[in-house]
Amino acid sequence: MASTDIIFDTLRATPLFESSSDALVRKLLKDSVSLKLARRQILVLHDDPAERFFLIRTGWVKLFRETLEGSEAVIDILPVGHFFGDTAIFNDNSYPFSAEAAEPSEVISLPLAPLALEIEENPKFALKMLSSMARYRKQQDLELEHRALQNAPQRLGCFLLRLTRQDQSGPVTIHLPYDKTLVASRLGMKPETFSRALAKLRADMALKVKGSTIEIADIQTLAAYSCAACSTEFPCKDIVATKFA
Amino acid sequence: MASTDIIFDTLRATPLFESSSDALVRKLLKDSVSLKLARRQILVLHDDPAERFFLIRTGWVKLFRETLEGSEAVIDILPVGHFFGDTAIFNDNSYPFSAEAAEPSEVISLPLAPLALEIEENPKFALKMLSSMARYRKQQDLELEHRALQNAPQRLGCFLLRLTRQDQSGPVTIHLPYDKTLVASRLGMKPETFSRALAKLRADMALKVKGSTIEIADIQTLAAYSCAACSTEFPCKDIVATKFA
DNA sequence: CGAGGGTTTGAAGTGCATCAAATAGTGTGG
DNA sequence: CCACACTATTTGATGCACTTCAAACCCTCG
Repeated sequence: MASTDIIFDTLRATPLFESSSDALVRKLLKDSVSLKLARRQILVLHDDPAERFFLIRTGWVKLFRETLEGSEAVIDILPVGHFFGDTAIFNDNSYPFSAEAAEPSEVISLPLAPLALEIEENPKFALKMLSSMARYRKQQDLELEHRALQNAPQRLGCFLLRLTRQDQSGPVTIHLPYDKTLVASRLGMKPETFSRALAKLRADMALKVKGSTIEIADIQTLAAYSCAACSTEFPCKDIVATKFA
Repeated sequence: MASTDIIFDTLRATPLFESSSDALVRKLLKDSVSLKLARRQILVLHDDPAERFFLIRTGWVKLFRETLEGSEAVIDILPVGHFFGDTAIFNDNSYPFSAEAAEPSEVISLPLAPLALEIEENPKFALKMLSSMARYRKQQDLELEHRALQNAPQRLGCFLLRLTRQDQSGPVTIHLPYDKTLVASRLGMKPETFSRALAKLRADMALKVKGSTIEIADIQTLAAYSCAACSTEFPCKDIVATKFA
């Protein structure tokens, strides 16, 4: 079946599974389902019993938690190629967050059970899992730091920088990967604050903004401003999940 | 040697090593050093090359990062029985934070290299490592949520609650585990804010405060106040690292 | 007893949130 | 291709929470 082939290739192309046993990939595949999600469609709920995990094929998925009173904290917004829900294995088989499609998306739903087996039996796989977990941990530590030490415009600047190839200097043009309201929530601020932060960068850092297209006059200048309140020195790419990992 | 015996027992009593190979414990032991740290003594520096990891035997160790400008973000304050520095394995062998003794402490310094080996060779051990990592991840997610959704008095209330056995109701007396300034930084607030937050809880929640001894009139009342802005329902013990884990 | 750090208190400032309203954009049916 | 409806984004005015700065207090320990 064509769709199965695609899933197979997608899995195999993923670092996590590139060195895992064929048996595992086959088992996952046999019980895989591809799901189309409408924008805002909810996929899993915080604390729900978890039997499946997910791989994003197209679109973006927002992970979040919310209180009884309705305020929500965005944990992460994941791009194509990323997994989520896999950590439920270590969480009494329940999801540690809710997940919804940030825009029309396609995800592959995979059974959790074979994962647990593979971890116990294939040290290489466990190691992969460990390093992906460690990468995530590092990222969260950084996020916590950003929230503590950077103000809104700096956080935004930092976010923009991570959308660029940070090795170049001159002017660079980027596109926001999803809408501004969502970027705002990803950065832990209100849309209004986001808008004002962007306005400030436009004024002070010579940014040109047109819709969701942004031209940064000089990366180094922006970095000097944003990274002043960060413990990591500037070229800090790869730390954050924006591309296929 | 007596000291070696103590270290051996300490290691073996630790969940992480209870099921690891004797070979590993022996290797770790052979190259172990016990260190006494004065209050504020720095043990490792962020980004330093890492060849060792540490187990806390007495005292408290503060993990933090700081910017060039001198502001610092406290990542965690670890109690007796906790490890740190082990994740350097997954971080190009460099520490992802700085660490200093929050008060006079004793730590055991252990070589990192045998750990890496054991992870590859002992699936059980890798699994332990994974679940400890997952626990940490969950904790960090919660921390991020707290910072986003709870105000200062609520965060403090939540912190106090986690120092109690949350199953009881009546009045409970607790002691702050380290000084107020440090608790403040752990909760991401200034000492002044901490002081005012405590004053507010004293007034609104019928807390009695005498130095670092605090009597909570009623746990449920405090929980209703603090946990309103949290996605986790009340008895939320075990989530946070305050006791031996 | 006196020095020094930890803690509290007061006064003032800052940054972000909130509320409200205007404006820009997007997709739809006609 | 246009007008409408709906949503996203911006802008202004105001409020609140936490920080900052300054000073007093207090507690411990030599």
